[in-house]
Amino acid sequence: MTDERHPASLRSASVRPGKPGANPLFLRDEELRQGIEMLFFAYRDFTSEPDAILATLKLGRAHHRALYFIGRYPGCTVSELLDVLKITKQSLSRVLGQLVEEGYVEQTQGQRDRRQRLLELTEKGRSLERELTENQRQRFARAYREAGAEAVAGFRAVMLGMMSDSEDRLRFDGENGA
Amino acid sequence: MTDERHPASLRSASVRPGKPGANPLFLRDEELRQGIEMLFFAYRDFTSEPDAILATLKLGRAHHRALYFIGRYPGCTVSELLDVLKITKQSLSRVLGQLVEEGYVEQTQGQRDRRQRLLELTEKGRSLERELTENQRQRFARAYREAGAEAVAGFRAVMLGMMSDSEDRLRFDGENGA
DNA sequence: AAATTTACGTCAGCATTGTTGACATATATG
DNA sequence: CATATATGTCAACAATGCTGACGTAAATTT
Repeated sequence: MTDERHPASLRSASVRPGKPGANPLFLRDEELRQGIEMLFFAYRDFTSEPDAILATLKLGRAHHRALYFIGRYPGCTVSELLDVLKITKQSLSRVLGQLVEEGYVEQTQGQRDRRQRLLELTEKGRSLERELTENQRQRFARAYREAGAEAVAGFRAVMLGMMSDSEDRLRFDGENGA
Repeated sequence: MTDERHPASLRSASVRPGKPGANPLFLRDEELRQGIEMLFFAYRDFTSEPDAILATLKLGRAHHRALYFIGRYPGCTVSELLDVLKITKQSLSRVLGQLVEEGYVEQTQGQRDRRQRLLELTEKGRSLERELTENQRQRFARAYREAGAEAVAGFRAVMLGMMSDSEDRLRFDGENGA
């Protein structure tokens, strides 16, 4: 290291975040910025290990998302998946096409409405989804365990408040959380 | 809607997440999956408005990240920024090059080590960063206000637990949080 | 003083994943 | 029968990651 500072140098004396100064809003600003940064770091790390597994299969994060939600809502339609992911049908179509072609996902015609393609994971798909998501589950399990039940409730409340769409919030509106 | 179900149809009776069944781990699994999904939805919405602003300027999310952290740590080096973002120097170089060329960021030679390029926002850069981040700050402000101080502490504890790198956790280790 | 390492940059190519726009087909609905 | 809906497809483009190779200046080590 040429730099005499510690690796975590951005925290150290020579470089300080922001300008405390005489700003009366500093505490609030600092608190909000820490929230922004925590979300960034947490999400970055949350996705990194599944991404590494996916890369060995020549798949990407978008494939994980599709696998995840199809596994979560077996028999869901393409429209419903689009609504969850909030991407264009062309983007999803590409990803879904690959997953079907490689045998991770099966499509069956809707009985109620035969225009619909109902989506389900194959055994191969379930297996991959489990492998990918297991890492994220464990990350949450550890974080939840270390933080405690009260913290989990707080986390959930903040996350709900971050969502734009009340439809999305409703997915979690049970008295549950456990 | 051809589909007789409510728009939030993935929650309704016809399609249910998972298979409760006789699995004794169901509650835990459900709790962890809700965490995964909340993080996904929150992050998706957290980034969407800044992304829309960036698009009008022919910039992307990566530019926002760079602007954000340069604004946060004025005078930081390229290496430090790489360490925070955890991307390759080639990826950052492209983004940083554009930001410098378009007058959002200035580079000055390090005094201690003249190989270093110390990064700072110009007034134009500060202005854009403020505009982009303001949306995210307000989102946090609202979520924090609605959830309450105790929830914020819980949120922070869970987020810290999600991070892989203890160096990152140390960025938040003050007795603060406010 | 010479050798090596470090900080940073550059060029080239490639993959993933998002976008827009246009067009097609089958099915459902009024 | 007309129209709307669910889905798919082709094409092109942009942002943002990646790898690999190579280069230069400054600091550090031997």
